[in-house]
Amino acid sequence: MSINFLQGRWIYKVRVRKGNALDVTEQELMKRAKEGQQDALEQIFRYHIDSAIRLAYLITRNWATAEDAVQEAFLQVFRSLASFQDDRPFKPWFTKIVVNKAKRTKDRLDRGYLPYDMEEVNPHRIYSPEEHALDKEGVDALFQAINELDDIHRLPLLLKYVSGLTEAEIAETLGIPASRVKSRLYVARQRLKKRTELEGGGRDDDV
DNA sequence: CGCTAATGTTATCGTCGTAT
DNA sequence: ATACGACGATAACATTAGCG
Repeated sequence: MSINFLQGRWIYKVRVRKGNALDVTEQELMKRAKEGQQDALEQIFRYHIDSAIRLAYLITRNWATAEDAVQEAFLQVFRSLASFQDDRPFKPWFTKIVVNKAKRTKDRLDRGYLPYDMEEVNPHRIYSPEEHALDKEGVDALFQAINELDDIHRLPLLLKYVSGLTEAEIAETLGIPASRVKSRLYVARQRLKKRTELEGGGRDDDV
């Protein structure tokens, strides 16, 4: 079976055509993908790629390796198509794969197997609609504060506000009870609020 | 407008680390 | 050994948003 649209730097070709709304459900597209319709899978990828890269970046803190992690995640999706249950939502399943790939990549970064450039220029700096509501300085300060959270509290926050997962989907993605997700989100928000208040002189940033 | 699901907040309890 | 505080998990309740 050919996977030519996944080869080379396809990821960039997909990105420039981003933003297409899906006109059929993801379950339907996954069903078609399982039947061998590559354009169905590509349509799903195109729909999710930006949020996937942003999520991977916020885990790895490195754009180049975020891209690698997402590309690996897409390959993993392709390899695992057969194991995907048709009645399950695609996004939590896919997000779980992205998180795992990004974590693995981050481990390699932390161990020094990969170069770590915190000052790199972001080649994918596309603010989400929410980000447009804030000035760049505010967004950077917010991401800085998020980055300083521990993984336990940061991940649920990223999955909710970057990937747009519901609490139930986050629970499924992370394999923890929904009540724990709720608690971690609350604690994370409290810490962010505290930090942004400290840094912003009491400015009331909504999270 | 009322119902329901999703989300946010709070109180309480358990666990773990640390100081004495 | 134990008292204490910090922190996280859980459950219950409150609030909000979406929908018919």
